[in-house]
Amino acid sequence: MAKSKTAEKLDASTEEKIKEAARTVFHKKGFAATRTRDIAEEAGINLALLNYYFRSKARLFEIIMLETISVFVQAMALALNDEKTTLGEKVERVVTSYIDLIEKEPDLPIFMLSEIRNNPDLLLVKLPIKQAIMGSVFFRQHHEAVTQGKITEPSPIQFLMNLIGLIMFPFIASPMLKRIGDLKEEDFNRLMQERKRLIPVWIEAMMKAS
Amino acid sequence: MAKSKTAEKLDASTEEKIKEAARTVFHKKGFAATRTRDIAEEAGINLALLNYYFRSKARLFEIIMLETISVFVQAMALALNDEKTTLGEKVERVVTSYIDLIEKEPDLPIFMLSEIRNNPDLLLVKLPIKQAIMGSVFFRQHHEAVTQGKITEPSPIQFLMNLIGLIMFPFIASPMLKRIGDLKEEDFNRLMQERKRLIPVWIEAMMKAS
DNA sequence: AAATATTTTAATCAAATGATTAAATTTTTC
DNA sequence: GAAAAATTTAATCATTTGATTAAAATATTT
Repeated sequence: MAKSKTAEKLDASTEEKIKEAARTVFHKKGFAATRTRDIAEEAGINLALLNYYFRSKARLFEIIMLETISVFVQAMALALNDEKTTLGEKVERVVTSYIDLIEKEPDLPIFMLSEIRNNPDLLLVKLPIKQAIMGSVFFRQHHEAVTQGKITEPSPIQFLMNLIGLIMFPFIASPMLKRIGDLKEEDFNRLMQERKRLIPVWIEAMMKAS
Repeated sequence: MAKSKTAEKLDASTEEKIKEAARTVFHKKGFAATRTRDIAEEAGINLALLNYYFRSKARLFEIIMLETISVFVQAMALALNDEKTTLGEKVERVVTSYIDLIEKEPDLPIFMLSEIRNNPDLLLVKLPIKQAIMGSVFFRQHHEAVTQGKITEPSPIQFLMNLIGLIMFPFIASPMLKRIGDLKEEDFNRLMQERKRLIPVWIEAMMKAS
């Protein structure tokens, strides 16, 4: 009732509690499979309160989604735009920070990619993702390395696909991989930790091979 | 009404038409976001008929899902169990056949991986996926190559993650990649076709690098 | 502490959706 | 070609689910 005039005065902890619960449930089940009642229960509040704070499931989802993508892009953009690091160091940083991030929140990659597929325009138009990556120091350095013959594969998009794919795919496919390889949670995590060291080595070898 | 006694006599084309429509809609939207009415409309039949043939949305889904996973595993298992091909040739075949398959049905990977995540037990227990891959000729050859020092990375699971990830990830992330790289559908497809040649080269370089 | 503003909830609504039923239509059998 | 079986449909039910409302509870102000 007092929302529109005084949004800034509302207890932030309740609003944050709902958002936190929404993040958890949305990330785990995706938009379509999520019930607003699940979020309310997870947050320990009544269903009506959720709509009081966020008007609708769709609006709450959009807020969570934009924050989630933002975290992802930010982590990438920061590493890729450091003037002080070399190309190889950038790869190492991206690999390490993403593997640590995703190990803490394993649902993140498949959540993001599924929901982006369902609604690419809504979610990607709003973020300056293209500029943040294609205009980065990283891509300038990549281009220089190609010019100097240090890298034989000239497409930066191929580079990006390989880097992100090698990082994220195992997490996306983890239920299947655990089954195939008969891996416990800890076995799987050990493999992911090993990949922090391996992926930079692999990437370097790949980019000189084609 | 006459279903249970004479299932084998039902017109296969109608049943198949419904399954075909279900495949299309489920693959595109996933289980939770799919409405049985969407499937009926796609198939050009009435909603009740869908339940007459398949009893429920869940049962229809399970049939589609098992077939879909089966296609995937089969394609992999066939290539990996050929006694006549070398390790490198197997990689080439897997890469080529999967890229062609997925280019025809781009929703396949993310559909499979999302739904497996939602219900790993139901879907993976029923298929002898572990045995089909871990007991394959491919893995014997991989082990031999490691023993002979031709491959320095000893874990076949890391090998598998890299191979499948390099193939499937770009399709999973395609909406985002198209946006980042400013790629039209045809640009993207061209990159995927290039990867038929590139991935085997990359894989070889990687496996000798670590 | 009374008055006012803010926060929270229980109860309810309306639309969407999975499923059923009984009757109509078409096909097959004899 | 009449009877029986199989197929298809329109209409309807029951549950789920997103959203609203009006009132109760709590906090804040004066």
